[in-house]
Amino acid sequence: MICVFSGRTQDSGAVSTCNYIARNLGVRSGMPIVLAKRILRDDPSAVFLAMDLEYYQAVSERIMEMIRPSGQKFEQASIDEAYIDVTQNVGPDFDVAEKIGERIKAEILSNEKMTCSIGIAQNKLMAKIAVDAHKPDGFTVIHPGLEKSFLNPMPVGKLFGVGPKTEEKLESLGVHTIADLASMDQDVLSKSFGKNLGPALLKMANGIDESPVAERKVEQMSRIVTLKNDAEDFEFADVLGPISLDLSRKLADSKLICRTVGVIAITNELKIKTRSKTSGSPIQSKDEILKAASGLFVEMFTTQKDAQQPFRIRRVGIKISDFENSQNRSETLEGFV
DNA sequence: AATACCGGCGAGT
DNA sequence: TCATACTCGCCGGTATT
Repeated sequence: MICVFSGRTQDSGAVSTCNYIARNLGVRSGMPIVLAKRILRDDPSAVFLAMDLEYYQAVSERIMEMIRPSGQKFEQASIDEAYIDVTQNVGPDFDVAEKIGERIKAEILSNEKMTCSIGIAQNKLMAKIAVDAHKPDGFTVIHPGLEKSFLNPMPVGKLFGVGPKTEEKLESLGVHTIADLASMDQDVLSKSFGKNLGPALLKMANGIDESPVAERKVEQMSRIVTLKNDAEDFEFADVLGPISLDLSRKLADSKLICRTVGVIAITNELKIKTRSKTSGSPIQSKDEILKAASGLFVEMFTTQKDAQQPFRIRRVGIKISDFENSQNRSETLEGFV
């Protein structure tokens, strides 16, 4: 089990992820560590390790750089997932794509001693469906023309972006399988899920995804911590100082400035509260971030008092966004001086 | 009427 | 005393122009 220990008590915190042996015994991501330990109390082989995000990030970067040249376009989708567009290497069949996939698996195994799962299909949506079909160490190909027969019997929750809430809403409309969804009326879906998501659901159910494989820019950075105890207030400098410093360093490392600072509070009832503010001038330093965040928390507390719904805070965080290249900025400024 | 901003929510690793 | 740390994206409301 890979755990995030929140530091409140010995075992407070959550399981971030776990291996397939533990999953088969009922351990899940997000589960309280205490619960996982209860499930595995008679299992001497169970190991609980603290998450080391920086280490995973470093391994991830090595692997991403290694596999990036495997196709024409590359898109890192998360710390452990990427899409590679190999359209130009591939004829009507996927023989060549399969060769590329096998080579990627072999490279990762020999260089990092890790297995991975590969999914090959006509678009990103179907590639994701494919890769999810066989894990771990899987290799799944959905040949052109077979998309719908692959999708049809699956529960709608298998679609990327359809989580518990959306699934529940679909169930209430009598939609269980992806085939059910594909036969729905677009207007009905639009009414329930909005102008964008409604039609998008229908397209997904039919295996249609036109989105290109494209590099992603970092759009936000955030840091969040758990307070030692739930409280109505907290020491800004003590709690926000270190995470402000962290964020300012990350900004500097990527040669960025930001224009928007936001704060996040998670209450004792696990409700999420946010405040954010976009500044006219660039924000870069630890002190600028800390000052902006402190102001936002003050505002959150005062508006909350007026609402006479007192809450206590469990976790607090800072989020920065609206990035610009700091290099370009200083050059532009010099031009004015 | 379009656009920008804001807070909440949902989803994913 | 059960409930992490991140990231991305959409929705609807309101402010701004």
